[in-house]
Amino acid sequence: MGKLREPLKDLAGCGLPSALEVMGERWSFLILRAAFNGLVHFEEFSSELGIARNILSNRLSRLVEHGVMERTPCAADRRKIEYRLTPKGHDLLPAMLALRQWGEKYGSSGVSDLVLIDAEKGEPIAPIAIRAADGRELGWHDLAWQARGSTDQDDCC
Amino acid sequence: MGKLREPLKDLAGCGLPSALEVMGERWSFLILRAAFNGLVHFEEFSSELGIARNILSNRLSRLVEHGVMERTPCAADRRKIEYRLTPKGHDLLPAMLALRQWGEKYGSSGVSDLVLIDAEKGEPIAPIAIRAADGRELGWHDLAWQARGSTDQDDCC
DNA sequence: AATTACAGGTTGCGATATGCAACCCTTATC
DNA sequence: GATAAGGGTTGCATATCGCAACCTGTAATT
Repeated sequence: MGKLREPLKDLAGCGLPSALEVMGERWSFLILRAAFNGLVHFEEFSSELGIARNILSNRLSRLVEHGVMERTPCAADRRKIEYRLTPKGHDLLPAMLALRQWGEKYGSSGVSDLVLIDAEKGEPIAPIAIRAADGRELGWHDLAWQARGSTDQDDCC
Repeated sequence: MGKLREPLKDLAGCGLPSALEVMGERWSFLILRAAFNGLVHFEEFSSELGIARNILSNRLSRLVEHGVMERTPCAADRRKIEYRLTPKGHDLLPAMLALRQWGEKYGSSGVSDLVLIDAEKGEPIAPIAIRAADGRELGWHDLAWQARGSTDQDDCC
């Protein structure tokens, strides 16, 4: 059984607060989902999500500020602007899918009739899980904290 | 290359909104993190997170309502109440870690000096990733949507 | 038994964030 | 030049957040 407690009480040493600073606001994840689905224009997000325009404007700016999306005026029609995911944005896919799978597992809305499949083999993907380096699936009790570069287990607080 | 677009525009068929309904508010994930770290009492959450008491009260009630945490009066000292994660709550760990790993990868705060390790082997865990049934790691472009129980690829919108 | 302290809240009030509708500015299209 | 489309901004009403003070029921102290 792993050491349950994360020794440091401060939130500073944890990536969660910085992740939430970007993605923790209402609509951020839904905008992300829409972007993954290929939406790029302000009006698309607006009509698709039903989000208020001022909030959408605010969120898009924020996502761009934080490097999750990229804002590029469209060369062909200079009224149009394209919002696209950056690599940093693409890296949110596991987190989004994990959240989504959880929501689907427990959500009130009946299971979606769509499944994500591995396009190469045509089989549904595995549920997102915590895995050891060798691929074994791990639960919370299989985990422990370790100081980086150390071999010693901490035993703090 | 996968079919990029998720055909249905409605959010109903997607677990993300229902997940966000529970976990999408400010503090929800930080409370979850604290709970994973073994905190159980109101005052612990309050002092640890620095969250306002009324909001904490509200969030805990909400998490209990949604079955993520469980509220049990303490038999030994009946002033005390224990808030513990349910199995549904424990199932949020992959999502939380994915978010956290993302925040640590890109966050402004320097990398934490703590690493999660597989307690059995003592090695750091693998980054949370999307995997095929056979364990291959997949990116967004390796994915496609498929109607449940069908072999046919949809090609909508 | 009375007093104090502790755990877990609730209440009021000001500060933010959100949602809605209307308006604005720039760039196409006719 | 008139009109419309895309991408916003502005004003105002409402909901949520954060802080401090207060309340309630249960130990612990005297």
